[in-house]
Amino acid sequence: MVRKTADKPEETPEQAGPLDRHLRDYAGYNIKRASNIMQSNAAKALDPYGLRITTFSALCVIVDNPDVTQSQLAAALNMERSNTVLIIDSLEEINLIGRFRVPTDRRSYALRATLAGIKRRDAAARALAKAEEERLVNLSPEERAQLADLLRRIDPLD
Amino acid sequence: MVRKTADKPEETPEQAGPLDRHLRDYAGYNIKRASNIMQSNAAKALDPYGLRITTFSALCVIVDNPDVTQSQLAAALNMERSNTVLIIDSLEEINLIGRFRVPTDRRSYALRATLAGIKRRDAAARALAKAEEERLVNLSPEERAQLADLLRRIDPLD
DNA sequence: ACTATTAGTTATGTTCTATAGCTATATTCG
DNA sequence: CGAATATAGCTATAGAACATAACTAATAGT
Repeated sequence: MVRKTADKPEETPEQAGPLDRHLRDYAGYNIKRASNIMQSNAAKALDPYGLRITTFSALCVIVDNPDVTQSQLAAALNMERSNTVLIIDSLEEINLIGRFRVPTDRRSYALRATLAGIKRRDAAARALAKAEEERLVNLSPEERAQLADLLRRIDPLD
Repeated sequence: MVRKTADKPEETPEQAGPLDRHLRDYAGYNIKRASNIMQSNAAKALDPYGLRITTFSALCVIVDNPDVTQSQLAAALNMERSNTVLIIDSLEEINLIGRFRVPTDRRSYALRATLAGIKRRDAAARALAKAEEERLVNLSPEERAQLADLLRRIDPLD
């Protein structure tokens, strides 16, 4: 491809500052950057336990809510029902949870964690808490609570 | 596949509350949920301008920093150099930016927005600001500033 | 000059997310 | 009751963001 040449390096940018200074005015930009960091951090922490972020999240909900259905799980995690299927499949394949038929509604499954699932969740949860801790050293407990509060006012949650 | 049946619906969960109550203790979980909302919101706002979030972000940086290189752009947006290539390609294809050879370093390109690129950025930026505004109605200006501050202490940025 | 580094590129793979359509079962309501 | 409608789970597929490895060309270091 033919490329033109920048004959003169032009004037230096009017106002100095970081290259992304304009973008930093967007809450979404700041949230996304922080999210990326927390996500890759979490993924690394969970990897030794054979869990991804989505499978860990699902496992967590199932451990804490025995007999939850896939639809309830999808709603709780704000994801599409179709996307829960493979997540549940992979948790079931490694015997961390089981699908059980519900006599009163044969369309749905009651999801239950196995003993191994509970143990795996507990261990992974501790590792994740520790990994987050390292990332949040700059925030006091009050600030962390405030961050959670501000974020929940963006995401109505319930 | 053979499925067992849940003979007894078991006891109701010990402590009540949302199904994801355990997960809400993780900053990463709260950030991710808020991030998903802001991202899909931003994507919808930018779509009419033919921009995705990543192309808009890149365009923004290029408009504000004429003659920035792809490596600088990648560093500013915290992304891999390899992933900037297709983003820059697509911005160039629709004539919003141009790649210009740098006489002093023939390895790199100086990226510059075209007039159309500047106009497109400005229009998209306004639409995005408006869309974010609607999502952040529950946060006062002070709270938005505080959120940005807290997030930047997670992401060291510079 | 020889080596190491940098800029851009290509190819590839994973993960997350979203949509449409399907089957089986439940529910609603005329 | 029976027909229409809704729900639960599943399949297939696609887009987008993100990451890694390996390559070429050009530059910088020694």
